[in-house]
Amino acid sequence: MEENSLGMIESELAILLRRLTSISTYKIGSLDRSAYLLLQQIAYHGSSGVKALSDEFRLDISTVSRQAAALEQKGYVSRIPDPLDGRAYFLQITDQGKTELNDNKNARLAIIEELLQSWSDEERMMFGQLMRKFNRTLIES
Amino acid sequence: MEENSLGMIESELAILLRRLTSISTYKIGSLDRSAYLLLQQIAYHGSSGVKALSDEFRLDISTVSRQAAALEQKGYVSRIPDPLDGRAYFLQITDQGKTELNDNKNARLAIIEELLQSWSDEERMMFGQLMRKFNRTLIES
DNA sequence: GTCTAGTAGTTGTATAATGCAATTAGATAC
DNA sequence: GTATCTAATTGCATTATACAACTACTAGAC
Repeated sequence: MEENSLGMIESELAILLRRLTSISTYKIGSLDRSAYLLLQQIAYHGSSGVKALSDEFRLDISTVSRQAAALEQKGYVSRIPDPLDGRAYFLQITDQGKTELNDNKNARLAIIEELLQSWSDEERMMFGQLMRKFNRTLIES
Repeated sequence: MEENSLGMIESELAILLRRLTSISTYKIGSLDRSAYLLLQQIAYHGSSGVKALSDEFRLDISTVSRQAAALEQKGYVSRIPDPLDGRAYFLQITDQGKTELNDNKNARLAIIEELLQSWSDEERMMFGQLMRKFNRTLIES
């Protein structure tokens, strides 16, 4: 095991990534991980183009383009042409998309709640905040 | 954004998974994520068979079998037949594997250190410990 | 205004990690 | 000893991804 905190973080991050991946791979509800993130981003941060989304998630534009097409095909997002740029458009979440996102979020929350049953409020708070801080750190890099 | 801690954890976990995946996908040093985890597990927890490793990481046996074959081919692990079971064997890390693992770990540590430059010792400790706790929770589920 | 360079998005192709199914060979139970 | 179970391998299909080529549009230089 690791003595120092950096070593521990490094090691636990690797394991976390491995375990989270295997959980979220066989998807939760009807939205896979990418679809869920995309929908969430659009829902919480407003409609957005493929380029912006691909930057946000550090994915290739082509990947996001396909994910967006899949979401559109399912009726969870719709495209609004960008009035200022004929090449671009905005992805906007539909009512159906909102419902789906909400259901999915609840399913995910239920899993987390179950997992963290025995955690104290303070531990939960700290964990959430430290992860948020870490995520912000990651995006700047 | 999320008000309550469970919501925050849920949300940040999804983002963390996304960002970590994209970092570790274009591999660090010469070991990809799976190879690194496998080597690490063998190095720190002693030699182990394919079955045990696949349980540990919740991967299909076939996946681990391929990863192990790749590591063996590179000379990072060797197989020791299980004297008690003719079907099974143990994977043991070689000296070359130890060197490789160590170099790789240092490269990863350097990245983490860079990212967490501005974090306090206490934050680092908390983050590491909470992740470890969460990882243990995950494996029991 | 027109030409050139740059950019948003799509689609084709390749790759890598994975799971599942079938198989082999050895172990265990009765 | 026969039937069942299990560790590992290998073949096959799927999925997420990146990269490259392409289209259509924009913006800047002149």
